[in-house]
Parts: sequence; structure tokens; C-alpha cells
Amino acid sequence: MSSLLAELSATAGAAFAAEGLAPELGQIQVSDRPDLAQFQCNGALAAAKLAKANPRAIAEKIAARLRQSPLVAEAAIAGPGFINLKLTDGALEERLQRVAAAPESALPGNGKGKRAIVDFGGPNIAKPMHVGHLRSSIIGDCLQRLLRANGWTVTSDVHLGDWGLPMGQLIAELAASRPTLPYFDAADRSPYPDESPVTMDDLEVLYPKAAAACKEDPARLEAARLATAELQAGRPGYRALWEHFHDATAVGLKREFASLGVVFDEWKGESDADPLIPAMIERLKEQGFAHMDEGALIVPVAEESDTKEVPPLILLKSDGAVLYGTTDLATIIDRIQSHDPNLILYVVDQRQHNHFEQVFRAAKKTGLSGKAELEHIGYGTVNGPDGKPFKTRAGGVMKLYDLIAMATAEADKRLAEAGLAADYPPEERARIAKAVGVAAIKFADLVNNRVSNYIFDLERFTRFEGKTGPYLQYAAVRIKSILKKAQAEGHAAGAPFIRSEEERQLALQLLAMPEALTLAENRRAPNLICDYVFTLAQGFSRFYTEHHILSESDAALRAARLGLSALTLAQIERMLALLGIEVPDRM
RNA sequence: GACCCCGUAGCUCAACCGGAUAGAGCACCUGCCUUCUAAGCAGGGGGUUGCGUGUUCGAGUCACGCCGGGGUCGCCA
Repeated sequence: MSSLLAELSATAGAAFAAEGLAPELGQIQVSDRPDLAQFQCNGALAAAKLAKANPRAIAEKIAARLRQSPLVAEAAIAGPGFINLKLTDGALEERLQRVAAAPESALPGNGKGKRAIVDFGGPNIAKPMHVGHLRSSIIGDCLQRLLRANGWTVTSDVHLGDWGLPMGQLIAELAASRPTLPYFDAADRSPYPDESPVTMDDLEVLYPKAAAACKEDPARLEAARLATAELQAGRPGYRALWEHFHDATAVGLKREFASLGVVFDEWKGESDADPLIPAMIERLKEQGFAHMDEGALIVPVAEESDTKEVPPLILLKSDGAVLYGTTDLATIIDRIQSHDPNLILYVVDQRQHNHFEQVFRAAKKTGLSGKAELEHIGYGTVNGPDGKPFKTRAGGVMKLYDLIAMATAEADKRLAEAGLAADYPPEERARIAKAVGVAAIKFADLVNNRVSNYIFDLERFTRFEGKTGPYLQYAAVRIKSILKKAQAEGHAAGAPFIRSEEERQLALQLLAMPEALTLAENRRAPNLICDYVFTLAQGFSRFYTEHHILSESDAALRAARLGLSALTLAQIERMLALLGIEVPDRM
């Protein structure tokens, strides 16, 4: 089913075509002047510019044709040549009823038959997740849900950071502090112990020590570089040790993602691309894309049209080790082979934009990305109240797990203040607090423009007033409560119809969903989903305030309003689900 | 120095392909709870869209030049 706006645009397009003008001019949009109209068409202005004609005269001809449409109640000309439209309630009701009968039909389906890979999360071995991973996880998860809803076949990949210098740093650190472990014997001493010599907690201590040691002591950095190269070259003891690092970390990471409600299809990492690297390098050398330069193997990616200096992508460092650009490139080969995607999204910090530009250029130039479009989805940083990157009070990195615990506690406090969920069983109350806390964090993150930085302010995010996750949960729960009571009283929901301005506005909002999802997809912009669902919830609140549903004595009207409520609830829940936000049954 | 991103109400942010009177939320002010959850609703004040020049019938949006903030610039990720 095409959307209301698409239908209107097609109708207007036909009108333009009938006047010998381009049908694209018939693009309809929601009116900027809700006091004057529901929809508007600016095509007559553009047509007049092209044809050097009078815009109002063209507009009048188009409007006359539009008035013939059964959709259109009014078509008026205003200003320099805007065409203002109001639709018939009958047309709105008919479409509303269709959506109510088949909710799936309202989804735009832009991605049918297309495959996408969404690469996000990007946690690292031996490091707990911190706020830095928050945005990638939340935005990436939202995008994978959005693309799926819009018909794409999506594969998400956590893409672990598990193959660079930090691995060598860890090995060197452990070699220094526990040299008697069997892994450091240059000879192959396999089988190595099944039991990991370190736990996740050990690693969290070990890594900062290792990083600090490398910073202070050039010899240690050199040792770490050597260990990295040897690991990548396949030294058995190091590989065995690496397996332990990897497994110990994965357990903790899965706990973190689970508590955020984020799920990946694949748990691959940089290391998975490693087996593909030798052949890739051979090919790139043979085909003349890669050559040695200053001791390193590079792929130049500068282009004629560049206005800035674009450094080459380094495949092999002078010590023979690979960099993450190398694994990123090889990972593309893996993804093309295993999924044949049309699109790969990389949800990574905006600061890495240059890196991705290098990788994408190299991939395109060498032809190894095939038909896949590669796109960096950058985002801004999460800052503390001082505008600097978010830290704990002690100045350390704030862990994601602790962050969620804080948000849950804050949400629980708010529930208590409002006297909500007071008499619920403790488990349910705890579940609600968790859901509210997570909703607060996610919504606050997603509602911002992706590329701008934002200030993390838990007090503000967990507020129940205004444009927040908890407000939306509350709005949905209120509707659930009505529907539950209606059911208890034996009132069934019926086909929605329109008898008031509030209902008309709500109907128009509900029917605007496909455009919201399409635009959010095209611009990879979760904040547009946030805006849409917030406006929808506000529209429902107006309707709710104005019309008392359960006490309505006209049974047909009551049923219609219940139907409208049920439809609104379904849509709010669906939109929140795209944001990764759950709605409790009651609050 | 070069390049990228950002600059919109006191604060946090919107504004689709260049369109009408630049919109929300918070905060502030005024109303509205003996009926479905007031975490709500109705209304009000608050703007030289960082500055300037240009293109256009029309610029927050496009071009150029400044100013301010952040970021990146060959072997970290």
C-alpha cells in the first residue's frame, strides 16, 4: 500500500502532467501552515520559474484538477502560488481503517530485496565498554531495526577490536609480569592449558597498565609491537593466549549488550579478517594497487579532485604488522563473499571519518567492495556537564554497565517521587525501573542530531516531562490502561472514524508514518523517528484530554475511539521498538 | 597551516528539493484534576538563525570571505 502522501503526490503529479508539466512538480508535503491547510504543493512556483510563467495561474489550473480527486476536500491558492489542500474525512478514515486492519502494510518497504550490513558497537578486547561505545551501540541498533522494518535484509556485526597493537601490549605486559607462563616459550608448547590465565577483571587492570608502560618506556612499546607482529604471524603461544583474552572479554561484553537490549547477528572481529589478508595483499600488489613506500606497504588513495592531502592507506607497517585499515579492507572481502550486500554501514565515531574515507576509496579503487555502497555513519561525542568527554567523578572512564545501573536507580527514584508502581511486586517494579532507565538513556541519545555532541545529564534524561523516553512510555502505558479497562467492561474496539479536530489531527499524524521512516532511513537519522513518535504521543494526549472514551454513551463512537487508541498504541510501540525502547504493561 | 563537522530562543535541539509567520522540549508566567494514569492538556512571554557579501521573485538552507567551538592530518584504534 502506498502512503497517503505518495498517493497525493501521484495525483498532483498527474495534474501537472495533464498541463504538460513535469510530474515531479506534484510533490506534496505536510503543510507548513497548519492553520491554513493539511498539505501543500509548491510545484507551481518551480514550474513558473522554469516556464517563466505566472505561478498563480499555473497553481490555479493544478488546483482545479486536484478538486476532481475524491481525496481532496479543498484546494486553495495562497501567497505567490502555494496550493493548499485539505482532504476529506472519508479518505482519511478509509486509509486509517486499512492500516488498522493490516498494520504491516503501512511500512514503506524501501529495502525489499536488498541486503545491508550494519557494523557497530566495536568494543575492544580487554576493555570494558564505556560511554564511547554507547552511541555506536544505540545508533547502530536503531539503524538495524529501522532497516529491517523498512524491508531490508540486515546482518549486524559487533566487529570486535581484537587484532591491533593492544593485543601485543597485553601480551608484553603479561610476559613482563608472569614470564613463567607457557605461552611465552618461543617453541610450540601446545596443547596449552584450557583455563585462562586471566579473567575479564584481570584484563581490565592489565590493559591500562600495559598502555601506560608503552607510553613511558620505548622498549616496552617495541616489545608490544613485536608481539603484535608475532601474534599476527601465528606464533602458537600468543595465539593460545589471545584466545583466552578473547573468550574472557566476550562474556563481559555479552552481559553489557544484553543489559542494553542490543543483539548482533555476528560476533566477528578484526581477527576474522586475518586469514584473508595474505591473498588480498598479493592480489593488490600484483594488480599494482599496492607498493612499498618508506618501508611500509601502501595503497595510494589520493584523487585528482582532492582539495586536501589524503594520505595513503597503510596495509603493512614496516615491521610487517597490519593496521586496522588492513583488517577493515579484508573484512569487506569477507562480507561481500558471505552476504553480497548492497550497503555496509559503519557506525563509528565521527573522528574516524578520514580513516573510513581512505578505506572506502581503497575498496572502490581496487574493486573489492563490488556493488556494495560503503558509508560511514559518524556521530558526535558524549560529554560531561563541563562539555568535556564524560568521566566518572574520580576522573576515570564511566563504564556502560555502571551507567545503566545509575540510570535504573535514577528511574526508580522518579517512580517513587511520582508514587507510581508503588504497590507492584518488587520484581515488576525493578523491571519497570530498568526499562525506564534504559529508555531515558537511549531516547536522549537518539533524539539528538547524530553528528553533534551532547551533554550527558541523567537528571534531565530521566525526567518524565517533555521530550523524553519515559514520557513516551507513559503515554503508551496510559493507552494500554484504557484498552484493558475497556476489555474488562466488555467494550470492543471498532474501525476508527473522525468526528472531531483532535481525531482528524491524530489520523493525519498516524498516516504520516511511512514518510517519517523513509526519511529516517535515507538520512540514517534516528532523531526523525524520535520526533515522529513524540509528536504522535502529543497528538494522542490532546485527543485523550478532549474526549473521554470509556464514558462515551454512543457505542459506535466509543468503539471507533477505542480503535483509534489501539492503532495509536500499536504505532507508538512500533516506533519505540525501532529505538530499542520497551513499553511496560503498566507503570 | 590544510581539511572535515558544528554554530538557530536563557538551556537542549528541529526545520524534507531554496518557499508562507524559523518550530519543539526544559526553564519562566496564567489557567485546567469528585470521570479513562496531571509523568498530562490549553494558553503566554522569549529570535538580527555567529558576522558580512553575493546568487534568487524568495536564503537558517546555496556560493565566497571572516569569527568562535570541536576534530583530523603516514606506520594507534
